[in-house]
Amino acid sequence: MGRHSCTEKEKLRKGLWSPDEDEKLSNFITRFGVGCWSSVPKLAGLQRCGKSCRLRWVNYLRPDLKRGMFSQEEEDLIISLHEALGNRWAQIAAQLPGRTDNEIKNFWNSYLKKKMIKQGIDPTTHKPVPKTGDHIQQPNGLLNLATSDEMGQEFCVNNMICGQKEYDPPFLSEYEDSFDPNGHHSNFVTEYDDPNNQIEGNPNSNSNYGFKFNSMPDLANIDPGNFMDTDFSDGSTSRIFSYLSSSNSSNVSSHTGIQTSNMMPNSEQYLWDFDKKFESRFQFQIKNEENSNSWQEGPSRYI
DNA sequence: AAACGGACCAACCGCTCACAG
DNA sequence: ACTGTGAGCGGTTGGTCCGTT
Repeated sequence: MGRHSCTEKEKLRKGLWSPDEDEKLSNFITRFGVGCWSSVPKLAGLQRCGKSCRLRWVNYLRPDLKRGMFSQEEEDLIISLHEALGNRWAQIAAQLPGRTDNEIKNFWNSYLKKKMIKQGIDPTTHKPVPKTGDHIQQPNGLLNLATSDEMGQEFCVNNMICGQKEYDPPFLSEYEDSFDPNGHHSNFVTEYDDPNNQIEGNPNSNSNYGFKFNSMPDLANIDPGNFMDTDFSDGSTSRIFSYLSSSNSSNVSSHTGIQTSNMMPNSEQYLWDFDKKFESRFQFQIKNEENSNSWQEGPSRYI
């Protein structure tokens, strides 16, 4: 597509890296540091393209990589971050020291996604799979309810059959309104595109655009005791708020692409307010019931 | 023991963005 | 303002491993 693959230029190696190649690359980077990747293969004596070298270093050779199984804390954090950020693996990885975006992406696709589906949670929206009687937001913004006729019908997320529709009370509309068009919740993250908001201490950040958490602790600052006490198992939509309440928030992020800030002067107070609001609104009013009899496949958002 | 299928993960591909010329 | 290039990101692929038949 106009752009040639880097292996087309010359006869370059592809596929798995040999220990010898690893050693050459590792020695070179250790000695000279990370610079211009396109010149690394030549200087390091490798028959690879720069892109391939960069990937190998970032995902495998970097000395600060953690490796091994993901801990429960990491697993919970990934779920929370994914809920807020979506498939922004690099930004998620930035909050998990020693983990790479590729590793997290693979972990998500091979394990976490399936686990959530099994628990009846839509891995895209992080909400319970809709059941008959739920509000189902159509692309045109109208809300529909699954009807009794539709009970038992298969429910699909991303063309995957995830379950069957059945009745369950809908969520509150106000909460739903807080989602941006990307499906991110504005109570969790704030999008910015502001020159004054450039991430401090992140030399790799050449963009002023991104997300910052309204309050989000770094994994390194988590008190494991508190964290473990936090129950995320119900797929609660206020998971992040539970998380916030259980640890001291910090500004964090020396190594990340995500800036966190204490925009909320008192996270716990905010949490309490939010939960109260959420709770009181959870006794809903069903709106737009006359649109209750259509079911559409495709990218619906469920509340 | 061999064949098969699913899970996992390393690596590739194509795209976007930033920046220098 | 435009163009070319490199870096980085996310989606996808394909090889390997392992359990099951």
